[in-house]
Amino acid sequence: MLSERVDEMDSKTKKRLQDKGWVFGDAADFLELSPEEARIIDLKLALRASIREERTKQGMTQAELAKAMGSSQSRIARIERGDPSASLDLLLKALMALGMSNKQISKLME
Amino acid sequence: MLSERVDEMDSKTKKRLQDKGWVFGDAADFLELSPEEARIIDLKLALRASIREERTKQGMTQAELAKAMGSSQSRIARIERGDPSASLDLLLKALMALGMSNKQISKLME
DNA sequence: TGACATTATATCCGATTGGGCATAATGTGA
DNA sequence: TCACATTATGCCCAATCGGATATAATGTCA
Repeated sequence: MLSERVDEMDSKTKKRLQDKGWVFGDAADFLELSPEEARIIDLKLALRASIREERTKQGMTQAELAKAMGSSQSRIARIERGDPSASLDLLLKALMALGMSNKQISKLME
Repeated sequence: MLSERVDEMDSKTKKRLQDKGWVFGDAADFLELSPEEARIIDLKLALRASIREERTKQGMTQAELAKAMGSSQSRIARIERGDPSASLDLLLKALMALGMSNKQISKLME
């Protein structure tokens, strides 16, 4: 599940994110991460993809989403780029601000 | 759903948590919270209840769970007590350390 | 009741998080 | 190509988070 998503990325993006600390392949094989931490990273990858998807589908700019959820454009950009310094709290907040129900959100996490 | 859980609490506990920042009733009616923030608090309440439930069901002490997830007993106590300063990341990490699958966890969030 | 186990609180402090701002990079339409 | 919109990055700093430790409170069982 993670691997397909990664394959969709151009390699430049991939490298940048790796430099930022993200792990590809299956995050589990990154030795300094506990299995729980690896699973959470995978989760975040799925959620951030959904954020961009939903936002653009709604014809919304990053700045608009930021305003809707009391954040800043730069933070949205970072979230969508995959900056690991984005909490699950913030990711869920974004999905909620995009109008998603708990059920829809939980579906993304299965 | 939130209200039942709250009703189970003795009023002393309730007051303590309120002093700590938690909101009861439906978190939505607390005016300084955005709807998204309120929804996240509700989510956290559900998750922390599940943590205690699962942990005790497995006959595990807070200290043991803490060790299993690289945290401390005091933090687990705070999580279960409802300290709002517990991120979703940490709550999910705990649920994962308790052996729950993504599917089971997402079920808790619906 | 008393020893022991478990859970709750207080406090400290380093690390992480996230908004704000500036600016660069990229995209887009005329 | 040029103006304008959008997105990406770098930097700063306040606020939050979370582990660690100590200690208090509560629970349990003989």
